[in-house]
Amino acid sequence: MKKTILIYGFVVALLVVILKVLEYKYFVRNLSVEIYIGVVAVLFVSLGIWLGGKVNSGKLIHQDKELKSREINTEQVKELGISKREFEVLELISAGYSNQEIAEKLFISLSTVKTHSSNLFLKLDVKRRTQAIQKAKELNIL
Amino acid sequence: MKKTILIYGFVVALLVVILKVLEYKYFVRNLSVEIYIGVVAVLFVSLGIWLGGKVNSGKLIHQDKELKSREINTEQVKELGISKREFEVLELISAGYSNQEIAEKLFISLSTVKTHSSNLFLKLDVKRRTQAIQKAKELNIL
DNA sequence: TAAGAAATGGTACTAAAGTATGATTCATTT
DNA sequence: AAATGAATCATACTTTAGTACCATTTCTTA
Repeated sequence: MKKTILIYGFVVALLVVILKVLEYKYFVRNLSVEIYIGVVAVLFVSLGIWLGGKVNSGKLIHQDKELKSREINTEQVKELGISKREFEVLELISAGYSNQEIAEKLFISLSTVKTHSSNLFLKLDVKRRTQAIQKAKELNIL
Repeated sequence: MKKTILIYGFVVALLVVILKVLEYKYFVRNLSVEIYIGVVAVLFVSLGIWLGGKVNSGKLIHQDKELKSREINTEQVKELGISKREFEVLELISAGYSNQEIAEKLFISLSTVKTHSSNLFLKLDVKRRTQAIQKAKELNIL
């Protein structure tokens, strides 16, 4: 950002110099005022567009998106009353694993996985694992 | 976008008029050249930033992000040999719908939905719908 | 027009997923 | 110490999902 400001100052100074030169030529050669105005307009509008692009895309948009999503995460999980184990199951479900595979990964029985996922669906207020994935992403907990 | 261009033209015209007026005053009252240049610079840079914001956020950035993902999208789908109907089923699967619900939404039988999803899984090289969702997002086709 | 892909549907079967209920263990909290 | 919540597991059952095969009907394209 500091770099942008420096470059901005430099470019403005440069343009002022260019303007001065043009100003001088105007008096000497009596150039058409329209051309003069046109050049000035194009130069400054270009500068503005470039500046606007730097400022808008580089800062505002990005930071907003990434900060918010990570904060809501853990809070939402607690609010919904989702336990650690249930959350782990949720992660594996959304990674595409079957209940049996999840059981093996977590070293628990298929029964337990079903219990966890069933409770999870209640807390997420969904009926299927695919809905759970969808909702979890909507709620930013995945 | 047409509106933006119209407004742009209008504002430029307006500024030209303002410049003319200033030009006139300059000859009459012999204003300082520096002030004149400053006013011109500020006006056009402002216009440029405003324009830049419009153009960049409205077009370039968005279209870039959306066009790219949309292009890879359709190309990938074609490369995998996924048909329109299969893709529709994929979308509904990832939205969390059951096969029965998908059948109702597309006005086809449960049988057909199963056929489509089964073929889809072959093409995506997955075994389950949750894996299909995962892979589809990895491949940027969803 | 004939060949082939796409879409549709049926039957039958297997495999997962999901629900309901009850029970045990363990750690934490009151 | 008693109560509570989390994690574990089992059994039994219902519902979805998924596979395999086969068949018919559009479309599209060579």
